[in-house]
Amino acid sequence: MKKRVLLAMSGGIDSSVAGMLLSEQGYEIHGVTYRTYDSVKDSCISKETGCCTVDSMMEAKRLSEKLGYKHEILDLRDSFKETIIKNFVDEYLKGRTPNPCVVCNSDIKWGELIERANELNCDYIATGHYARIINEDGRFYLAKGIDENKDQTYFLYGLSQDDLKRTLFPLGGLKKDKIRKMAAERGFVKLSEKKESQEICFIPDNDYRRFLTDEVPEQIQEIGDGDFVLTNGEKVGTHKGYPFYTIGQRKGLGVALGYPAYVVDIDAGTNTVTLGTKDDLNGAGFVVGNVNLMKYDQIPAEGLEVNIKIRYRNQGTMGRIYPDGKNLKVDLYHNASAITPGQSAVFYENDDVVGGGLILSVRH
RNA sequence: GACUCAGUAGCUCAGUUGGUAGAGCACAUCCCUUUUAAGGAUGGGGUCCUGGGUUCGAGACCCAGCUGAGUCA
Repeated sequence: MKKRVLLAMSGGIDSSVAGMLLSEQGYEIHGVTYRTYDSVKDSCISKETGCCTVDSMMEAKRLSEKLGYKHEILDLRDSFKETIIKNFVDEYLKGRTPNPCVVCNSDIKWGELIERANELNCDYIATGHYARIINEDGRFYLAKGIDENKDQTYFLYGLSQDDLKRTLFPLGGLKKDKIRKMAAERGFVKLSEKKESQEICFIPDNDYRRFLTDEVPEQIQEIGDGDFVLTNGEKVGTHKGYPFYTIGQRKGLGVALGYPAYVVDIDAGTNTVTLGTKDDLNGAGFVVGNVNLMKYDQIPAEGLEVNIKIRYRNQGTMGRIYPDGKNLKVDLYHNASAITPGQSAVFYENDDVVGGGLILSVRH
């Protein structure tokens, strides 16, 4: 009997090709597309949009019909709003910089997918992510996708053993240009030429500042303007409220100091944003919370040498991680620039994901 | 009140012995990118404080005024 797979489809090229591959490998496919958020702006945006918009839902449905899959739309709007959007807004109001995609994957998507898979008697769930799953002595962990450039393990480090056990990533061993070629060969020329999606799915205009203003206008109003200061405390300008800034930001400050100025600190308590030079952004270490371990079930007390990515599409820096209660303490061998509370740090041994967590505090 | 210095792009300033202006930062657009950033490329911008004068020609020289900073009474 054919194995059944619940495939998360975005309507984009990656998840579509993933489906074609699985189908060719003999799986029976049931397509599903999430509905996470209805943005008023969806209908008037013609460019390629995010992973969960109305346009892409229709696209996914159309593709499923063409490929002969069953397809359904999974309405996650409520839980998405209650967890992801709430967390997103709260984090900014705390002066931190959230990464909703990370939280969404581990807290929403996989949970809902597996639940639905159970209901539909699917053996696996699958997505078009560029990542590989390795099973070693009964323990599952992620490894970077073969296409180093497209690797998406950074967004997936929060997946649990149970999640990984049930997941297939058909694209993990392939490169993007190959994926495009495969789509074209199978007659999906238009699909093969699609642009990458990029923005947060609930912010199609890619302007999180506008989103915050729309979402919690009274709080933004109450926070109001604040001071831009230098590291020595000198006031050099006025900003529009600390939630509109993030560590490492340079553009949009509107402050001319004669040298490039970056946001080096955000103080939600006093509504103060500190500016400094690129050097001022250097950090020597940090602590992460909300830790999820993958390759090992614990980190030895004497520490573990890993490659550390403090943001997506960053080659990472070498360092050591140590257990610190429920958290992990991270010592970098070389300074990293703009370590940002709220962002995720992911730890690697070569291509293998050791684990990751949310950056809580930074040590300069 | 007298004297000195300053007044050039949004900001800080450079403009050689007079030939219709530049740099850094800022800003905009694009590229990159399933977070936020960073980074790369391109680009928009100036009554050269005002009014006279000298000159073929003045941001630059002369005179007057306005504004700002400072020094001396």
